[in-house]
Amino acid sequence: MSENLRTYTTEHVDDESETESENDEELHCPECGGQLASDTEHGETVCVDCGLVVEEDEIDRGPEWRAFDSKEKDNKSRVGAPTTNMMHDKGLSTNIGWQDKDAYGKSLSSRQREKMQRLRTWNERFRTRDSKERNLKQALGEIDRMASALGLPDNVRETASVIYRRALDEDLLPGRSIEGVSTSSLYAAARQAGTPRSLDEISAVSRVEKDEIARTYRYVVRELKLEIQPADPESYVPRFASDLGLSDEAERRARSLLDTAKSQGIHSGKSPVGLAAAAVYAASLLVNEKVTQSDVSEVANISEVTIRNRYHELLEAEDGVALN
DNA sequence: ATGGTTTTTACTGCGTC
DNA sequence: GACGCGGTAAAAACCAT
Repeated sequence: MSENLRTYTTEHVDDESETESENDEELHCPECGGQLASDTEHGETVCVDCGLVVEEDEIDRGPEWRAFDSKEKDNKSRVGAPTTNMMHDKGLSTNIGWQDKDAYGKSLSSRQREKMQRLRTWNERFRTRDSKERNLKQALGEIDRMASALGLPDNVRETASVIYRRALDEDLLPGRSIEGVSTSSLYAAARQAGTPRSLDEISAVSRVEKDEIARTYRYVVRELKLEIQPADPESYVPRFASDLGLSDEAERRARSLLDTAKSQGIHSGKSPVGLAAAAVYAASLLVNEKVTQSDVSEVANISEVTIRNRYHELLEAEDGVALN
């Protein structure tokens, strides 16, 4: 399940020179006797010679320079990459000056000027292309991490990354955090795929506050003209039911309650989660597998009051249909 | 910002184990 | 007495305008 948590790496290309210097522990590979190196980025200890992963540990910390509070975020990520070995150019890329002067300060000939202009264009192209790549990698890693924390399937991650890519292409990023946008993409993707997660659940695994996610989400949806219907209450049912250990029968009842409610138009404007929770509760009563309201409210993250209100409405709707 | 709607919070009373 | 449940009023959150 947590296979893909490790996609965080930024490219380690050009500087082989200083990599292996810091670990002086005299450990050797059980396979080939080669030297071991700890790869802190992945939380692994690997053999330099044969690549055997000797110790694979614990916590995936993500890129270690990421910010954990907003101040830090401003210091670090907001302004772009910190200088780090994790990036192939240490975050320092070159620009070609705009003055048409040579190294001695003399003006260039017109032919030279044209040439420099072309170079500038291409340099810029490559540079931004590559910063987008890095940005993307970062975001996809983040999406992956959150998706697995929420138990969302691969296809959701796929859609999330597609959405993110589009956001990136449309230049929606400036002024917004990568975290925020990737979280929103995931949220949107989950809803589109019919396996919605509530904002609360999402924000629990994201490094971003709920408000920001909501804001960014709205923005992204609007700009990208994604059409996302309000979540279908039924899509929450299986999850709640299984969290509560209810039978399939109960689950079916819950569904049918929701169906009749929908046909009566009871559901519009109400929170889908609340409806689902109420249906599950009502169903548990109907099939004699009683669970308490507070149990339901806990797994659904909804207040008991809301469950009460909704489930009355659901039962009324059901009765109304039965009489006709 | 505003107003209307929904959800939450906090509190109370009732019946049952 | 604790627990599950129901109801209510006021506060808070949410959403469209």
